[in-house]
Amino acid sequence: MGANYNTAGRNRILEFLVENSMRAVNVNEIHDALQAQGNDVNITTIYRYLEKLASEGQVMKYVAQDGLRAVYQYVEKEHHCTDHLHLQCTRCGAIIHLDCHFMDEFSNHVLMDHGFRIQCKNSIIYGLCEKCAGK
Amino acid sequence: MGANYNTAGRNRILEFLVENSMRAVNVNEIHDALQAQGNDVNITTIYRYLEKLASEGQVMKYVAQDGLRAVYQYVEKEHHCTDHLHLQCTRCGAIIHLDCHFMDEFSNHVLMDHGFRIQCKNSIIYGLCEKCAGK
DNA sequence: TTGCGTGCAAAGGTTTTGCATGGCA
DNA sequence: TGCCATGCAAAACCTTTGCACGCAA
Repeated sequence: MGANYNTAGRNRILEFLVENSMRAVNVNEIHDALQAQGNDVNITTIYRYLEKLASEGQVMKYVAQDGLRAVYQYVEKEHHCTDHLHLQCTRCGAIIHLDCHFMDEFSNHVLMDHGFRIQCKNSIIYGLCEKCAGK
Repeated sequence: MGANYNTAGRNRILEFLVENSMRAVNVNEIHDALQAQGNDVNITTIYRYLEKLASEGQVMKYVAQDGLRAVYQYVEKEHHCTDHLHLQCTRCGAIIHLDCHFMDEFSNHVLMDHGFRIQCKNSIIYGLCEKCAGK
């Protein structure tokens, strides 16, 4: 995995991810936000750090619904995000962890009745969250 | 929606999609396959026709698991693919339609317990199909 | 000092667009 | 004939890579 140097840029990136941990953000959002703060961090650096965080399980990496780019979301490692599916609101980007009893039923049904072994990594179900559906 | 002219290129593309309707294919696969048949069709044409078919609901459009490109799958319009989720095998590309009674239970649970209204369009769950899991 | 992190520029790959030409109906 | 479809080239985007320099430990 390699060492993990503590640098100003990385701290800014991680800060932004943590502040926005309820939703998935893309690389440009991060880049623009840091730039607006006057803390410009090269976009290559952002890509590289996100890749590292993703490999360490500190962020989830998905494809945005438009299919045009990747989005990332900070997660506590203890969330065990590889054990449950995720729902993403197409309007506000919020991500909901489907980490409830129903997840087992779902996996089992799919395995038993369809012979399919679900892999939560990268899987994503789109829709509208409560707030956005009300609008 | 516009007219739908009948051309040699479109017929070849549609033929290929129908022949491979059990799995999702990408643009290059189509391009290469037609080229191998000696029926070269410009890749731009393939993109444009697929976009048209997708807008008409004749193909489903997803993002491949690698997140690097789009994949397309032919579907009968009567399949009502906007009403159920889809499972994709990360190994062979096979797509399984989750159009069973369980789909309602799942939607309901997600709506009731998580306040989330599922939208099947573009959603995809990855995993391994029966055949590939056995290997 | 050592090796990781960063910035810059360039390249890679997929997809889109503009424009002139070709072809179906 | 009129409009749609096609091919080509170029552009637009997102993302990755190579390389030299900077910096944390």
